[in-house]
Amino acid sequence: MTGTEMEDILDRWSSQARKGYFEMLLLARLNAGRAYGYQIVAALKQAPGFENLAEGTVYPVLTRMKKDGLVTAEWVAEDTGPPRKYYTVTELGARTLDAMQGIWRRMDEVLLAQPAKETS
Amino acid sequence: MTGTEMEDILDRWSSQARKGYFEMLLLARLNAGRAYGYQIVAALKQAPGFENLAEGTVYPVLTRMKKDGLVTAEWVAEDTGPPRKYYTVTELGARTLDAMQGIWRRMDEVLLAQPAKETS
DNA sequence: CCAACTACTATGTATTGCTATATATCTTGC
DNA sequence: GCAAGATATATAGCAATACATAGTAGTTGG
Repeated sequence: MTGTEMEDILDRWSSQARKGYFEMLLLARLNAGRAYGYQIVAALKQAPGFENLAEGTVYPVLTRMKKDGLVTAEWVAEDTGPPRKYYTVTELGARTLDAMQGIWRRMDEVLLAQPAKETS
Repeated sequence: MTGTEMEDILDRWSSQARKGYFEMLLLARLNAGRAYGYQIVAALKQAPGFENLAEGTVYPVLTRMKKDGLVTAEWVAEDTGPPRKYYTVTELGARTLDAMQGIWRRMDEVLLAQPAKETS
């Protein structure tokens, strides 16, 4: 009976939790090798929790990251099919990713630090 | 030169990352032992990243968690000072926290799973 | 021409966190 | 007994942000 309730709560929660996480994930993905938008969307759709990821979600983030100088973009003509816009992480992007992961780790530590039970 | 830029980016980012995290942290804190709102605010203000935490942030979350059945609340008259409202995690709350932490872990794994570099 | 691929944008909705304020209780000083 | 301050809970309103939906537009290949 409470199973469905919990799913509703988790849906709302994970939607919020994804917000900060997604940008870091995207940056990490690009840090592992340059990629183009359509490719990223297709790949992430298979990751758990991102089944409904749409292009309208990814491209604005890519644009913002480029504006912030975290990535650079480059059009590449392909032998087959339309040209693709490849994104590559900059040095600032790599350092920023590193800092994000550091904050993420620290959050983990605070979460795991179980404070002593207060016995009234 | 890029140091300040990066801080701006990280500020915006961590503000988003906190959103989902905070609710889980609050639930974890209560899971370690019942507590009242003012106490939680005072304690969390000392945690890294929550220096500016305000009551107006915590109480709405507590109210929502109570409405969702994750916690119960109980007024307790104190020997000294005004009465306090203690929050206790319910069984649903404990299970929900467990599920949240599972999702959090899975996010971690996806983040750490470095996909093989695509060599064009 | 049509279908698939690729990039992008506009808009609506939901949510958060912060500020400010209101209310009630207890303690202290006088 | 009363005013002032500390403790404690709560809510309304605001600005900022992200996500999802849906739609546009261009290119290539059959």
